[in-house]
Amino acid sequence: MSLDRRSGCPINLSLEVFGDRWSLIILRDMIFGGRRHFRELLNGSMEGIASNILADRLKRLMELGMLTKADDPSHKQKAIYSLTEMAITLVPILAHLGAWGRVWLPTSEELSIRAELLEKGGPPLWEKFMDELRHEHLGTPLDTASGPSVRDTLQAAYEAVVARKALSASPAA
Amino acid sequence: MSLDRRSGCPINLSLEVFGDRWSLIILRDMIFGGRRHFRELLNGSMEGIASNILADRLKRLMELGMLTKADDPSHKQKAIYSLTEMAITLVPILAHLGAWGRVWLPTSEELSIRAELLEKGGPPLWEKFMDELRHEHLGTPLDTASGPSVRDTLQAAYEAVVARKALSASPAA
DNA sequence: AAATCTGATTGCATTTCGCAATCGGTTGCA
DNA sequence: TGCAACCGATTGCGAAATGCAATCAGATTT
Repeated sequence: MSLDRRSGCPINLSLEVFGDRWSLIILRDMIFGGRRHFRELLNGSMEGIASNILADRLKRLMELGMLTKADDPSHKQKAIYSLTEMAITLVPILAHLGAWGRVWLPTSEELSIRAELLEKGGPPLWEKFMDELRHEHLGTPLDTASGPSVRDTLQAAYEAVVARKALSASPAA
Repeated sequence: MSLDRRSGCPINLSLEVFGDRWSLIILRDMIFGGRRHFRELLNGSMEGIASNILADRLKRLMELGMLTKADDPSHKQKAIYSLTEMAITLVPILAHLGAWGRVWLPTSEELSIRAELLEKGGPPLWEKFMDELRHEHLGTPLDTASGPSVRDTLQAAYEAVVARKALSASPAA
């Protein structure tokens, strides 16, 4: 499967890669959710992707050079999916997309806290995150002095919001 | 027509708005091509959108608050479409998208020169451009000292590449 | 040996897409 | 006045994509 190439415009070609309802969702779950296996992506996505569509998109993203697949050494039937550099460099786009959606669309508070932190962190945070992703998925050494990982920081913020909301929903704890 | 709201995730909701093959193309042509009329969008888009899809997407983008429609006073049957602030703030996303596509996808040289300049100009250039779009579409005053418009600058660069390529294709001129 | 989990695949109904033809109304020009 | 061209769509239709549930064979766990 390759690009239709309706035109050589960069925006058009980008849309041919992930201008559908699921490709970017899958990449989002791999990038921000740390998911690497088929079942994790299948059950972990909030939006409930169907298994045939997930299989099709994984195949397509591999053919486009956004993902690679390898056998999980610990589990003969498990496949592990990895982001390529091409996919990792989507982080700034996802950050902008999240920031835009947070402003203009009816996002839920707990799910937009990550977008907010990512926006506030700006390009330096994105770079740190991309470096961590390269380490996870490409095996490159980490060169930024680290502290907690960006993904863990975002996840902790998400959980804090969820906890606070649960508390305020039943204040007589 | 409203959002499906598969989830309240900002990225998911953004994809529900323009996660299809045409919505962003239409907005691209309005933003970078300065197109305001149905026929301009229909014939001007390199990718060749069908008229029923164009009509559907214009309607949808209006319902989502990205566009408004008004009668063209000079032409009883002409409608003029305007970008809202919601659409104008897509400029940084389009800039990133173009930059990403230029790096990773087989873009054509003449069509990627705009993306390159837009990337090089960075946020200050994007702001100037957005200010010009607000002036065109929302009637707000221009507050940045201007010079040639960003759109004209990008268009001139595009034409220069086209001219150079035509020249090198027939060098015996 | 049975139950569960793995990454998928298949069948099928519904929806969306892409394309061409066409529509009623407006405009510009002879 | 006549008439072709243009305006923003709408309609019909075949092809493709989507969503959903059921199922698969092999590997692993119990």
